[in-house]
Amino acid sequence: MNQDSILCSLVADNLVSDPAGARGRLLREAARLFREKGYERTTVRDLAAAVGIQSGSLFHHFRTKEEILKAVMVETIRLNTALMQAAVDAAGSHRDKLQALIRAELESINGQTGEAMAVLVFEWRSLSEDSQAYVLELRDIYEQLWLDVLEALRGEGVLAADPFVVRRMLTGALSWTVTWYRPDGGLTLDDLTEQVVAMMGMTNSGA
Amino acid sequence: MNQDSILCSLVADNLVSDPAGARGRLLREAARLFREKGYERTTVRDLAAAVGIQSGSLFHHFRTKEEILKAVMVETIRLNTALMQAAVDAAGSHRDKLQALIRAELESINGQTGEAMAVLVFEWRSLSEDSQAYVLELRDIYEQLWLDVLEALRGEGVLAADPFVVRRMLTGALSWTVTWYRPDGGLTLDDLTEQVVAMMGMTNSGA
DNA sequence: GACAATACCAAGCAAGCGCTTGGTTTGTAA
DNA sequence: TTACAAACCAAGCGCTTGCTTGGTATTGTC
Repeated sequence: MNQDSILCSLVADNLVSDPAGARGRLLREAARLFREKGYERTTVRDLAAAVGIQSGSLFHHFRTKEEILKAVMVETIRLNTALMQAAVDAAGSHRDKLQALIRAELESINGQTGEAMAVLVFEWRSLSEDSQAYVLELRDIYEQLWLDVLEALRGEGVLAADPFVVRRMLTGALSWTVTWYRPDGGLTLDDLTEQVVAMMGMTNSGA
Repeated sequence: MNQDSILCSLVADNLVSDPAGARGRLLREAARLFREKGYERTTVRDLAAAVGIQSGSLFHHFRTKEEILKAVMVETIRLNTALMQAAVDAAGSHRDKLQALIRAELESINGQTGEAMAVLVFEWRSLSEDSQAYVLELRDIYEQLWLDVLEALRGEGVLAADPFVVRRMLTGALSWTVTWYRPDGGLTLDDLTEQVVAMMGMTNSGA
């Protein structure tokens, strides 16, 4: 189950917009602009111009500007949950599962969906309370993947700290890479993954 | 050299506004509002109302709204650099210095200056390029404190990963606590500090 | 008590915002 | 060819925004 086929099946189930379609293209441009200038500073005129239509025409596809933000976040979290699940399933030991999760999250933050992931982190407050509650439900599924693996490692004695705290710390550490990591800086995502594992005192030699 | 005396000496040097004065009170309220609603969503009318004056009167103290944001960031980073420096100087071994830095940063993020620190992280893009450049200069001094300690630990063989990467990861992990840590949740800042140290495989027993 | 300088108010301007409206083009299928 | 819906345009409304302006209290100093 590779990344493309996961995306395809989500598109087929109508859980994620086809990136080639009008809606998908708009959401990608929206993610780019929201990331670049922030949600509030991005006007509906900016969004419309980015896909070559008039600002009023946006409201044929979305009822409000906030609905666009919500769609960006919801589709991103759906896609990434599926990718994470696949990464966990493909790995063997719990240690490998953790490494796979770290690698996958770094990929989602610094790869194709990076702009949307950054929006998820930095534009959270711009989402209405109702939308926040909905996205939080989706996030819980995603987070449980991590906690299961971390708790297993804790049980094995490989991990000294509390799984819940560790996950929160990793969330921050990995999200933050979006502000400084550049793929052309002589450090690959695999290198970075290894650095994180090393930082946790869980290098390949051990455990 | 305790926290209050550090603050006092900065106020005396005019590097930080007196928290009791008009300007200091405005900056504190600004930090609170920027953190709560975001910079863009906070209007000059909100800011003025928070300190009990008319919106136009704000512009007697600051030339633009952005200047308020800049002042919040600059004064915060100045204060925290001084606090960090004191924390490092007071600690003995390099391991203790790292723990002191972690403890101090957690304190600055989740304590009195927490709102301003969150603004520094989440409202960065709202700062003009010129202001960004200025704040970045201040940040470099601050960051060097960390790198010196991490490089020493690396030299001692206690730290397996690259100091630069580790600092970036710690920045993200510690900053992120602002989104989830609550002092009344049965976890003190000292507990949290220990968790971070434990997560890095550097518990007290070792090194 | 005179006199600046500082701090503030009341009112409002110009620009930009999200969104609406009424009407036109485009794609699709009988 | 006709019928109809989806996609889009051109125009602009009502409101909010950061900021300005001209004037009035308040404060400190000699």
